[in-house]
Amino acid sequence: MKLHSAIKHLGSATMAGGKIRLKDVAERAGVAVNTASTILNRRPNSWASKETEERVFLAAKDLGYRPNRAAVALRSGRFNTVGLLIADLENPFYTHFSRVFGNEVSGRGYDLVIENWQTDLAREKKLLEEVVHRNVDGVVAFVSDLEEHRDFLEHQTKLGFPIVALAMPGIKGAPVDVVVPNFATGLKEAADCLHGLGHRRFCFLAARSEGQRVGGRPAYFREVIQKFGDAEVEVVDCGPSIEEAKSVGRKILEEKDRPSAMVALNDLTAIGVMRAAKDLGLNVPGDVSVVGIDGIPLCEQLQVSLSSVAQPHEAIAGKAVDFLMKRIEGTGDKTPQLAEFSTQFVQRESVGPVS
Amino acid sequence: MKLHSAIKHLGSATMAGGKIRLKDVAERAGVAVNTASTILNRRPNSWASKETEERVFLAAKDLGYRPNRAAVALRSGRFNTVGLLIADLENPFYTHFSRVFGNEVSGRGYDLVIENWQTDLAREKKLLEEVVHRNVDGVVAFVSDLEEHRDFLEHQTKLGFPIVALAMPGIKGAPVDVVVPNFATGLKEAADCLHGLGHRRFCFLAARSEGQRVGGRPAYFREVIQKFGDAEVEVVDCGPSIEEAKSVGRKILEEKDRPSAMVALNDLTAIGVMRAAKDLGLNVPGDVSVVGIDGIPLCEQLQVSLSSVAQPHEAIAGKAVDFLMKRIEGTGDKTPQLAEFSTQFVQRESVGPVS
DNA sequence: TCCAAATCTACAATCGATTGGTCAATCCGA
DNA sequence: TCGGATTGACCAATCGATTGTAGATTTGGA
Repeated sequence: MKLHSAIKHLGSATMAGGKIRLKDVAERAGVAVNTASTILNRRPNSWASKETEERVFLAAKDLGYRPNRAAVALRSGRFNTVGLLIADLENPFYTHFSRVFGNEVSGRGYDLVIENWQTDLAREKKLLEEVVHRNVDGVVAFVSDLEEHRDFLEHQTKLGFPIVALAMPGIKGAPVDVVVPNFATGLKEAADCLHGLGHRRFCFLAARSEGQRVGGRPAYFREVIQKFGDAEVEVVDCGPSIEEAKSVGRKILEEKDRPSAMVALNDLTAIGVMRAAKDLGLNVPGDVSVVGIDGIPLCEQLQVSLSSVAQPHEAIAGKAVDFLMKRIEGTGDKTPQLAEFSTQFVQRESVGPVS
Repeated sequence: MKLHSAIKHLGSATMAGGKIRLKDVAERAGVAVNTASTILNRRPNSWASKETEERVFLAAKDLGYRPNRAAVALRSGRFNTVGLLIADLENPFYTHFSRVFGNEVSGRGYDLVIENWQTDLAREKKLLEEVVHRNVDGVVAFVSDLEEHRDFLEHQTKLGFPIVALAMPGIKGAPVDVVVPNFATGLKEAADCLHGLGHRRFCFLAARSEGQRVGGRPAYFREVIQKFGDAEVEVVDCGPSIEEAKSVGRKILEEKDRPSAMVALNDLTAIGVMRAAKDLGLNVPGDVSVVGIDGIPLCEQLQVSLSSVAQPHEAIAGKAVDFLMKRIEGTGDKTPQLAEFSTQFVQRESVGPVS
């Protein structure tokens, strides 16, 4: 059965699916595939004559040629894509961060894959271990507890896979580059402000349990408050959702001797607390002052604008991209780096003097 | 120079980078690569003996083997990834949608790439045309104006690339599957409610200009209001950001004979309007009622909870995934399908009787 | 003893782009 | 007209997984 010639002919025709291969471009331009490849990729010793170049570019444009990314990835070992693992796609802090981050990476010619673990610890671990096997060259990941993932991160580092962790303060000897916000500065400012306004009884709403990227926020706040000598803070367990914050906040505010100021784990939960106050007929800040953490853009647009300990989103995102790109390009420092950014308290309507 | 043997030897050693290839697994298990491949992929005629299977699985596990996704993609022509193109990563409507959508696709074994055009028309067109060349098997895209992209969508359909559009009502003869929300139902309910509460002077905040997925919302609302015979609505141009809504809203509310009810293009801009009212010392809903569109989860958590014409997020996302998967798997209908979902008005605190 | 399942191995092609090496054609100047 | 550039074609290998075909080895049963 000598069907070879027939088969060959079919094989060399433009594919049915309409997918344009480099070969097709080369054929149309009347050059060899190597030539086409060399020209389209503008390789250094591009000896090709102007005329040939034009023919190739024209052919590529006419056919609407796009290199097959799977083939390029296989050959080059690069996907030109990075992964971003965030905690919660519905928390404006993370989405705002993602946006800034996305602009950064696309400016460097990379695509972005976003994955979120929906504030679910089990998912976090699973996703972190999966996302490195996606079509990505590197990963930036928010992690709730770096120690939890130390083994995995170490392993990836050994394999040479670039990972940057966005973690909470108090890390040492991390196996990967780490970027952390320093809440000490912002929380100190917040405490000073509130104390100055006469507040003495505080409540900090945060989970002692894991999974929320709490990272010493309550502990540090308590420390600062206790230094005043005349004030006290109660740390209350609370989940990460607005709903939980609302119901837990309500319980606390219903008490006879309720605190005069509430600090929430993040801005989203602070919104829940404000809503709880409203439901009880309490005024913010007249009856209770509320402070959030993160500094999401929404803060100042709320009916009662929310005071917040703001993280420098842009700086953190920028540094994370920087670290990651250095790793991907192999120009990173030998030892893992640590970058810390201070936070800043922004006072808005939700904070006022004790009545 | 007979270096072949030496080179061969180096070549067959486990790679320096630590990347595990199928070959490595096969070697460790003492089987041929075909056998390993067949077993790991659980192919139908998997004649392999239990014992061999175990050896292969064990070897794969020991080495931490993961198939090279570029190679699999090249060979199979599949990335096992879909793209989602949204308008704004910072609008809770889109992120909530993304989350639901993401859960759907990952349930079907696909990864998700999210891209957003940041309510920027030029970016929208560019991204839509780029995203199909990413590492994806198909794309679901929010489009502000389907006509704008008709040529491109038609072309992709011809090429057999699966695209599903999430558009605004009033489409006919679209070249791709389309899912649309029907705002007629929800807006009618909203209008009835407001009219019943005594409102006669309305303002609809929306851009006549493009880029905002307005899709006849103001026109339909005006139509409904005018049917009452005793009411009127002014449609005012306004950009998509909270800030713009706040400043435009402020101008309108400052007027002597301000409208008693404001309907905003979406929930986010409605929040801006409420803030504008607050800044002017006006009460919501005492002095002015406010209605948003989309039905984001945040609505009910605001200090003054926001009434909204809610889209059925889950249903829309589910249908979009459904359409896309059918196209990817080639089981889709020959002709493009259209799915429409009705919306529903949800009354909350931001709406009250005319004072 | 011999055939036939059962269980694999070996070899090769394929996906599409990249890249190095070799070789052919053309043109210019001497 | 010959020699060296210039320009680019052609062949082959590579990335890693998948898949088809052909053959090899064992085992059991008749």
